[in-house]
Parts: sequence; C-alpha cells; structure tokens
Amino acid sequence: MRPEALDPVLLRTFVTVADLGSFTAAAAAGGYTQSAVSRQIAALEDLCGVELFARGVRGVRPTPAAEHLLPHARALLDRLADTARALDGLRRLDAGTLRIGAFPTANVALVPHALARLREARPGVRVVLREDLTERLTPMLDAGDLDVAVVSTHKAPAPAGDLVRLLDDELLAALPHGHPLAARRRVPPGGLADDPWIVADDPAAVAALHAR
Amino acid sequence: MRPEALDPVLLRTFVTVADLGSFTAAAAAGGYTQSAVSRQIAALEDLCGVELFARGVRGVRPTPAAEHLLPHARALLDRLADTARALDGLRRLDAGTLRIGAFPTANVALVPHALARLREARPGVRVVLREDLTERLTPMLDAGDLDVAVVSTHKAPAPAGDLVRLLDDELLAALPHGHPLAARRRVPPGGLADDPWIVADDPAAVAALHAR
DNA sequence: GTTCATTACGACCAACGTAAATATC
DNA sequence: GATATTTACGTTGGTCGTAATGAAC
Repeated sequence: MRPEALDPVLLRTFVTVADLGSFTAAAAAGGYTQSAVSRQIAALEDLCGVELFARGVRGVRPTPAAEHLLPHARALLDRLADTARALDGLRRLDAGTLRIGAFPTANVALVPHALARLREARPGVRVVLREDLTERLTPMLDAGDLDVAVVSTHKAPAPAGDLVRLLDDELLAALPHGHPLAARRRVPPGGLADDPWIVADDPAAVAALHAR
Repeated sequence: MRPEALDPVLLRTFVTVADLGSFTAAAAAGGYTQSAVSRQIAALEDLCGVELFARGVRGVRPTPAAEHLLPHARALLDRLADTARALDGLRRLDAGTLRIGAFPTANVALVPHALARLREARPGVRVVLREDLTERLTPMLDAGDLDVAVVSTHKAPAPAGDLVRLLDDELLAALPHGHPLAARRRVPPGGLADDPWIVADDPAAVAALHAR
C-alpha cells in the first residue's frame, strides 16, 4: 500500500474510538456524526482487511488487531503534531521580531554580515539590535529579553541556553618599537592591560598583522 | 492548526520537489501534472504563510524555511511508512499460517489455552504445531522454520529473536516416604536425576503439592 | 522559441449530514 | 422501546487534468 493512502483523519478517529469505546462518543468528540465515524472505521477495516472493533450493544471493544495497530497510530499522530508545530513555527519565524544582543567587537566584525544575510533570507523579520558587554547580555538572554546573544567566552561562564561556537578568535597585537614586550612572540595575558590600543576588524588588517 | 489538516500527500510532494529541484520532475516522479504539483506546493505555502521554494528558470531552490521543515516532513513520512507496514502486517497476520513449536510440557500446560484464544481472536489463522525439545526448537526458529517457539531457559542459551518471558515455573516434587531427599525443603539440582517421575499439569494438583 | 511555473475551467471523486433501516438488549 | 451501528441518498468541497497564460533566458 502506498503510505500516503493512509489518511491521518481515519487514524485519529480510530484512536478516539479506541479511547472512548463508542462510535457515538467518538463522533461527538471529533465533531462528526455517528454515520461518518462508522464509515471511517469501515474504510480503515477495508484497508487492512481485518475487523478492528467488536461491535457490542454497549459500544465497541478493540480487537487484538486494533491493539496491535494502536501504538503505531498514536506514534504517527504525535509525529504529525510535531510537524504541524514546526510548520506553525515557520510562520512566526518569518514574520516576527528577532532581538539580538552582541558585544561591541562582534557588533562590528560579525553581526553586520549576518544581519545582511538574514535580511535577504527573511525580509519580513524585524530586528532589534542591542550592544552590551557579555556579562550583561547573558542575564538578558536568560530573562527572555533577548532571542540571540553573541557573547565572548574568554572568561564568561557558559550561558544557560544553547551555545553555538561561532569561531575561535585570534588576538593579535602590533606593538610599537621599543615596547617592553615587542621582542617576544607571545604576549602574556594582562601584559598589555595598561596600554592604549586600536582594534582592527577588516581582514586586510588582520592579514597584515599576520605577515609581521 | 489541527494536525490532521496536514495532508501527507502535500508533504510527500514537498519532499520530492526538494529532492529533485523541479516541479516538473517531481510531477513526473509522483504521477502528477505540473499544475497539480504547483497547486500542492502553493497550498502548503498558504498553510504556513511562507515561501518554500525560490522559483528560478532552471527549476526551484528550497528557501531556509523549507530546509527547516524538510527533516520534519521526512520523519513524518517515515513514520507513515511504518504505520502502513504495520497495517499490511495486520492483514497477513489474520489470514496466514502461524508455525508454532513448543517443548512437551508447554505443549500440555500452556499451548492449548493459547491456541483456543488465538482461534477465537483470529479464526482465519491456520496453525501448524510442532513439539520438540528446546535445543532443537531454537535453531528452527533461527532458520525461519518456525514463527513462534515456546522454549525453556533452564539451561538453554537465549535464542536470537525476541524473547518474551511467559512465566517462571516452579518445580515441585512429591516424594515417596522413605526417599533419601524426602526430609529436605529444597531438592538439589540433579538430585532426582535417576528417579522416575509423574508430571502434574492442572492447577488443582499444583495447589495440592503446595499445601504439603 | 523553449522551458519552466501559474491560472482558469470543467469534471470527477470522496466524504459529509440527514434520515431511514437494522440489530441487540 | 431504547440504544447503537449500518446503509441509502443527495449535496458539497476539494483536487485533478487539460489547456491557456505568463515569465525568463
């Protein structure tokens, strides 16, 4: 049998009948008439060639065949509900508002490009962008004030939600001639704490630093 | 959205289009015309309010929204195929032949009752019953010569298929006065190996033994 | 002009509700 | 007679194919 021939509506009614033990009750629960439920079950029984319910005066009782089919039907309906949720989420994703927070460097180096791609892929999404320090972004994320936070994990604790590693950033320092640390290949942490600095964000500048 | 409103036919077409990258190709694969596929995708896009494919001259390309929905759709279709298989199996279960093997004691104590219930539940099933020792039943099951084997696990290794524990049987011994082991509460394994014995299968006899 | 996807129209099929029939207590 | 399922009939809604239309190279 082609899988698509299996009508979820029939399975839903089937499960409802099994749960309630009566065509009449299932009809009321599903917004159908008795006759519709009767025909749906008959169609399902036709489809599998087996009687699914033993008809009695006080309603119906599932046959062993029905007991066997029941968990499959429930699993399918669960999966169907999942997919329906995903589909609903799609609509919201495309039309809603995305609140992004990022620390200053990321806001210059990473966010603009990402925003451009987002704008292209989902023109309907409104973006609210907020710049702040990682230490302040994390609690905002936890509090639900942000949907996405671009943070630095140099020293910050991992936040509560899903953490996606974007990149491992290299910190390069160009030092003036005569600086006490200029002769060393690696700079100890904190060694430049008291020096003023200029940040370079474009790839050309980074490549130039690398070359040195 | 009510989950049943999600038509699996639409999702199947959706997946096919995503796989083949063209409405025309998907139509041919699914036995539809172009226009039918176009309407199905349009219906799905209506349903979720998002464009799922970027239409181009050389066919179509899935949007990010479609990429997001795709795994859900595939999972649902897989589950649907499972359920369809279960439904097909139901038909075979009800009309086919069931080959059962059982060891002698089970054949007297367990099988007749089970067979009676099976006959009541599935009148169409033909049963072939074979009695043999557990050691010979297990390989027959593995070889596909039996559908079900009722075995004893006293010493036998667990067979390859699904093992369902039916019951833990108590072994009771009624000993004649003057037997060397008659005074003990528990009989060591093998202690009666050389004695002739009579088996009691009906509950009344078991209860009588218990009482002593 | 060719190759796509979309839209319009008419036909068909499937599923419903109403209502009558049937069965079981 | 009451309760519950089944069957008959007419209607409706949805989906298809054919075919005309539109857009992109």
